[in-house]
Amino acid sequence: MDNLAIARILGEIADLLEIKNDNPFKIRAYRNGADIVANDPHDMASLDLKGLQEIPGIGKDLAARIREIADTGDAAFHQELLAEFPPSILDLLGLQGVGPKTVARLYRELGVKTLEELEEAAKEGRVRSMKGMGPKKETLILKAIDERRLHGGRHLLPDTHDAAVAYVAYLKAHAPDAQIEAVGSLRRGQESCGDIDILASGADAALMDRFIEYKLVERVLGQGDTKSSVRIWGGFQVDLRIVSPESRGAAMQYFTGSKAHNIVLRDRAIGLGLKLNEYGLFRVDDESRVGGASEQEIYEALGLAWVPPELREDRGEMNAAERRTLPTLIEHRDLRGDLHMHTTESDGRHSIAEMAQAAHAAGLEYIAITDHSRNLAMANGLDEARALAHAARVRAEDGRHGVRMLAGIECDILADGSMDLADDCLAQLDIVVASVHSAFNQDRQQMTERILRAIENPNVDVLGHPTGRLILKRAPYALDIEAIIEAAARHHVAIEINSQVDRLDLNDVQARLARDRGVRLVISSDAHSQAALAVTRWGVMQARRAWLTAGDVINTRPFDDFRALLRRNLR
DNA sequence: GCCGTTTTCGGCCCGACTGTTTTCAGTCG
Repeated sequence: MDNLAIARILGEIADLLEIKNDNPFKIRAYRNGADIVANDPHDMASLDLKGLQEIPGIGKDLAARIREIADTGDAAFHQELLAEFPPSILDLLGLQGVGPKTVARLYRELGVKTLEELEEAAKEGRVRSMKGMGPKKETLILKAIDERRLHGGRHLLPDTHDAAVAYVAYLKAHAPDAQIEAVGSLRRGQESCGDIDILASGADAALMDRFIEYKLVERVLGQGDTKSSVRIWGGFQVDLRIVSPESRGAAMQYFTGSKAHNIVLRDRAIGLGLKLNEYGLFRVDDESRVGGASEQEIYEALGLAWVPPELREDRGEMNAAERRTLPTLIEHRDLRGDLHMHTTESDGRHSIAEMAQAAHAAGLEYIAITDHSRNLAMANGLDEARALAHAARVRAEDGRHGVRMLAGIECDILADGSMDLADDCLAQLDIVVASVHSAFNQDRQQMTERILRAIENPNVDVLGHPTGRLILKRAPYALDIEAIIEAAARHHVAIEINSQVDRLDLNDVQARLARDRGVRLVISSDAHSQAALAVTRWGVMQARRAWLTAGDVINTRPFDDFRALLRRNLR
């Protein structure tokens, strides 16, 4: 059982307890436990009861449940709950406007167990027969079911960003004096976002009318003086909150989240005799205002350094903010090189010279050309002869376009862990990025040993997109990432944060673990065209979420320094 | 269910909006 499988069961227990109307704090404990397990880079199944209980948020009972799930594949408690409710009703929970209370009543009073049965009941007007339900609620449920089928919910960070930027620009045009910006998970740089949160201060209520008139609005979900929600084309839900300027910082803090970060922050406020909400920070005794116009004001009043949004996940940032030891996070302009890109020689759209020119225009000092190797036939991968000839052409272009160039390859790690190209070929190149592009379905042990073998090959300098996940599309392959990270550290293999918008691989938690274990990281575009070089901004965002400084990422170094740090050049 | 030099018991974050209601429960973020 891997962490995600364990987390899924804990999360289902939380959902089922919620439908059962159980103790809300018990529900929170399970939900919190699921989050912890899902995000912890360590393999939970390998920890004993004592080790599990050392994790904050995991107590005696949750530790026992986790062990039970790891040992037997499930928890008896989970099975007991499932005996009370059919598992299919969990699908209903995700519907807009349908919560646990409604799900429980739909099941008890109407016998509704599935989306299809709910749709039928709503169409036949049976839902309105329930107390507190009416025709409007039925219509809303039917729309929610349609939208679920259409959109599925979440979006990639860059797509969310683009939609938000356009919406904010539209609002600013109608309220030029107001402060308007996107907050929420987008501001934290989370890899996928469920919705867009926009905050406006210094705007009058008329902005709400402009908000719902936006050309892409498909449906108004709710409208009030200070808060409105719409669904726009593309399946995004967008919320606008309007606050007064004196509350701007408090609202930014509040709506940027994360929820976990905010709970800890509020708890801290309570401990100081203060109350924090989206309007400001107040004394509990006389309700006087302590602050709220800026985020800095709030964090300082709570004895904390201002926390960059990317770190607000309750992963140790409070402690570091209190001790004033928050890292100076890497910024996009810190990148001097890009070490993973393709040309027309394999599946790229532009030539060596064109990629070099675009890199120079983007302000880079050096790049590596890393086309695919033979095994990736559909990408016209290179065999040894073509790889060496290609390398000669790269070296001939070196320095002619304003950037230094390394002749490299993205070499497939074959199913048995051997490299796709012969060692004497790889040894003649300047840099080798090793990646898995095939046999994704190997079991955990096979896949781990396969990648470990690649790391042990002295010609491998960088491990490319290490987990193979595609965000919102494909789960990472089964893999002991901790073992991979430790081996990479031991063998001085750098690990990539691949900036492709649907990869961002390593993810934030894994990249942080890698840094902690002494691995050198690189941030690369994996660009297949000139324009795609720009995606490194998302890789940098992920690196910031991993607490990385410029010093942790070796392609921030000047060319000669960087080159000396490549494994093949280490003495 | 978790947590704790104020506590091993009694806490646990907070407010807006909707639909169906005459004061509120449910949902959401």
